[in-house]
Amino acid sequence: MSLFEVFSALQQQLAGRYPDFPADAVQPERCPAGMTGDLTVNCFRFARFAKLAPDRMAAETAEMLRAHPDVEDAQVIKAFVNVTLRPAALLRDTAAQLERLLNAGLLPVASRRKVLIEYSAPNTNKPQHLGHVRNNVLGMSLAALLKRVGHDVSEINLVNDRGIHICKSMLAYARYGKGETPASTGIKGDHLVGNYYVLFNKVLGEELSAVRGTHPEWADRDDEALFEETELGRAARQMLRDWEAGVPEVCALWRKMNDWVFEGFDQTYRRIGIHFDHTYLESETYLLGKDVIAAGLSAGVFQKRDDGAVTVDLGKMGIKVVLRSDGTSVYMTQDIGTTLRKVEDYTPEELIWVVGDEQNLHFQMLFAIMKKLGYAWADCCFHLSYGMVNLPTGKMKSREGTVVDADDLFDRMAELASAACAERAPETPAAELAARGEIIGLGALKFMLLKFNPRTTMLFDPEASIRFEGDTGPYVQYACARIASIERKAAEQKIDYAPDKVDWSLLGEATEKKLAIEAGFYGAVLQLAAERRDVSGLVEYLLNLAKAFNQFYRECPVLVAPSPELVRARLALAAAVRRILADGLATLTISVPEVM
RNA sequence: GGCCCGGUAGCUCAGAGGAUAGAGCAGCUGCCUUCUAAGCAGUUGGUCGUGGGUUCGAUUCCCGCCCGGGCUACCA
Repeated sequence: MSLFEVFSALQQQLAGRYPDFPADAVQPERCPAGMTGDLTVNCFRFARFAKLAPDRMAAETAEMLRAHPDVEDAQVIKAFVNVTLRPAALLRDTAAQLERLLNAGLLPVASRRKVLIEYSAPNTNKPQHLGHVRNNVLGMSLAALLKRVGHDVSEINLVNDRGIHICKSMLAYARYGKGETPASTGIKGDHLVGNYYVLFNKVLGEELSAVRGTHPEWADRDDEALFEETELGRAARQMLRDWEAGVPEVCALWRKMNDWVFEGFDQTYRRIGIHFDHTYLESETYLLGKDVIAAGLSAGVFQKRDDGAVTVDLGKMGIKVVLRSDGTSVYMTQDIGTTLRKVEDYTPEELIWVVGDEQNLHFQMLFAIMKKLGYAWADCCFHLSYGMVNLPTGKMKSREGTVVDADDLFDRMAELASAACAERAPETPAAELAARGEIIGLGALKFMLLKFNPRTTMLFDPEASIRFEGDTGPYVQYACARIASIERKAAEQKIDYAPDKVDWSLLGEATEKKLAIEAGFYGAVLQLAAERRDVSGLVEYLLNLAKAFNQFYRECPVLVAPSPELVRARLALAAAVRRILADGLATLTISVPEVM
């Protein structure tokens, strides 16, 4: 059902005339720049349902449209019908009914679902970097979008807090830490632990070189293969065994260092605006899944191999081991177990995992296994797969220290933004500058990360990416701030521009109509983005709406418009646009400063 | 080798069976005594990797090839 009365009417007429005409065939689009018209109907798309040649369909459609009182003109070009609406009708169906427009994004109650989304999933051996930030921002914005269209969404984190990589930083700290703490050094906990992870790898590198020197015959073996040939590697492996055996000193060290990291993560999450409904710890879930394997084995879903390993035949994807020959679990076992735990805890109708694309196959396999095990929700699992973030210098590698640290990046963005604010408004108090810098800087970063299609391997060029002009978050925030400023002045002048006090038919300028039309697409954009589980369409839309506003702002003075009636009408239009822009940004988890 | 993803303007990226392929940045030209110039307007720049096929119509769909990335563990 179109927002526009004309097109709903057209849909009904066509459906009445042609029995096979689909319910949502009429989809008005924006009329391309340079063409005369406000909206356009592409008759190529539905001519076949009426069994008409496209040009005949267009002629008939145009005729119907011309007969409607809302239509000023309808021109046929090929099989497109370009429709010019009377301003009163155009505005009546869009900006004049702001609440309806904002609610157009909501799904019918029957299609709202209980959704569980898992993202972030950091390791507790190092601080988060830009790659994690992309994950976090994708996860939190998708959660916000799904909530925005009416779903019941729970956000969860699954922290990888155990394993050999955790023991690496623990071991380095135990040997070289001299008892230092975040408090004694003033270093944020996750960074302090991360420093020891880097130190471990440095020392390990030296030992590996030494081993290679004394054993030339191992030259072709990689670091992984030589890990246990080093003293440090063996010690780390022993530490993992001790941890699993519950050796008190090891467990105490593990607990202490994890607490430091969690404190650091909390700060980072708070700053970016994430709140998880629950955080699962791998140390508490890694043994899950084994019982399911046993059940699946007796049900014939899994097979026991001669060597004792349990496998599952996934056809084209191959044979996957789900239990080692020694009876211990692999990653897949754990993921099966934690998935079942999540379903038990939340009874979701849909499950989403935000995880990098290197795990595409893993998730295809996981979902296939769930389906084989007969779970009804197995068809409602979705892996939101995203590409890596590369730097101009190449890939980011934690071990080699070539990462863009999340906290540093936030600082840098906020500093640059507040410096830009200070330049524009030097009188502003420092605290206010800092607050604005935080909103604008973080907004710019989030917006930049969300502008890309998740699957693309994106390039982060610090010089080029840290910008506040052009296709950026601040561009959209700036449009909001401009409108807010106009609204403040209107309030001072006590101008009443409540929608019912406004003569909307006065808004007939090209930029006014274009702005109202763009605003009218908001609900459809939200729904499409939610359906695709991809917010990048919303990002694109907000840029277009902000751009349409800036053009309007240039060409149509609001407060100094020729007549008081026009002032009110333009004010009401601008105010409606600000609500939409702010709503859209909020759906991307980006806030808006009052002043820029 | 097999599977998956990508190759669109100098750069970073949109688009998608339909009307002349878009945006931002970079380059060049204009616009602040006018509601905030983080802005607006104009302009330069493209055989949409390549060869076939399907179609009234392909950059978009299908097949082959080339290039880049990922995955292909009893790692997580």
